[in-house]
Amino acid sequence: MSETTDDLLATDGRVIGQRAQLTRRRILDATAALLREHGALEVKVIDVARVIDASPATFYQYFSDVEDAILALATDLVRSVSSIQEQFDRDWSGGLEHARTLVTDYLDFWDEHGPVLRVMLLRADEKDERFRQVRREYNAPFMAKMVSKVRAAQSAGRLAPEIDPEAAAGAMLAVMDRLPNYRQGFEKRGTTREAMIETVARLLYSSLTGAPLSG
Amino acid sequence: MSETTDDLLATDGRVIGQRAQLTRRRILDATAALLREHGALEVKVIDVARVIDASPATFYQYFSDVEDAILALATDLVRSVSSIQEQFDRDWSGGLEHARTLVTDYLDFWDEHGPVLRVMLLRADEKDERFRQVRREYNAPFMAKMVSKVRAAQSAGRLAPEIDPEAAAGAMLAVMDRLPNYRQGFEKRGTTREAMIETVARLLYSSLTGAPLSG
DNA sequence: ACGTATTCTGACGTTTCGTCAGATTCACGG
DNA sequence: CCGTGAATCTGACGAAACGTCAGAATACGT
Repeated sequence: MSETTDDLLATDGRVIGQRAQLTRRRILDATAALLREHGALEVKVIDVARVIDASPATFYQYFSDVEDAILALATDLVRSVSSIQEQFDRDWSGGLEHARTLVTDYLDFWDEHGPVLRVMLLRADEKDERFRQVRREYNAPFMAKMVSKVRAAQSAGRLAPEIDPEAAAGAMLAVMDRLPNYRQGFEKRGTTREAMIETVARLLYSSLTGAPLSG
Repeated sequence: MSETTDDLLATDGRVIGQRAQLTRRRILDATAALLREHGALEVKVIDVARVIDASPATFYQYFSDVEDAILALATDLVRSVSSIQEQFDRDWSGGLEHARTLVTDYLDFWDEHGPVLRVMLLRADEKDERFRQVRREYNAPFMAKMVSKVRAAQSAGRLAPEIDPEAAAGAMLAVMDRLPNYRQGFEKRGTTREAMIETVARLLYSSLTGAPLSG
């Protein structure tokens, strides 16, 4: 067994102390802020350095480039997403309540961390292995819980056997990962956040339990 | 009515001739190729220029930056996507056939143009107005057709009135726009392309017509 | 206060950006 | 076939960002 720790490292590999941890954190916060304000394509190392009032060289002590910093931000998110999926552990047979809570939480999460999540998905889709790894950790618990719900519904004869559990779970994840990005467009046409949550909750509920969409 | 043409323009506003159109096209092709090979974050003007064996200044005659070139690529795609949605005009009451064809075509489209589509969605999600405009043109026909199918199913009592037609249509679009990006992961775990198509077709069919997922 | 390890940065060579004046190429009339 | 003007392309350049490193500044234990 190789010795591993979760100590934070500088780019040269050394374990960093308290002062450095603070600097590292300020770099990450500044990166997240710039990512939100401008797009992923125009966050420059020099801008981050300017925001925290440090030399660009300081940035390079902790991250090899902006993408690397975003990867660290995404990695941090994995921890905080895990609490959302607790809703899957409840008994869904009673109705839509848990589905609604789940969708609401997921939407809130996207509202807060959209800029980072978008880059994570883009780079993972573009086959960057590091981001794929993070995406996997991020998706895996959701996928596992949804897949088992689908299988259960299939065993009970409420979902057709032609449905692939992984694909169905992935589809629901797709809905939750993309729909938040359409909120502004929806609202312009009169679809409220609540209507969106209700609809997604029903699609989720139906797809995972086999319940009809007719009411 | 102001005079408008669809002539191609250089960055200085002049209408361009045949030779220039060819150069412009070579720039776009090179950009698309680099986008596929590397990610969106690391396509440089100078790389595009090198590929077509031209000076960087030539690039700037037609596009203000790489993003601008990708926008042009995305705009071109709007034309070719419109043929896919013909499947919506058929009568779906007979079964899954048209849904399957639609999903298959959409997946093929993503396989071919994924790199450009990903940037379009990212930049639109990041609230860039130009990309939002393209995304709207790209989505609008699909949305309209799906919304009307949902409304029809609601009128017939096959879909609950609590379902928001726009949100439901958007959700299905979300599935089709994100699931292609998971194909590689799916296949590693034994979910074939065919199983994915079949599952998405069933979800689509169920969500738009109210048919049960139980088979 | 001193010595040492940690952290930060000024300074610099390199790469890319983005512009412009002038060179090159092309179409066409003579 | 040549000359001419319009269209297109590019060499050259200043500005900006990258990325590295030696040494300066800082914090910390004793």
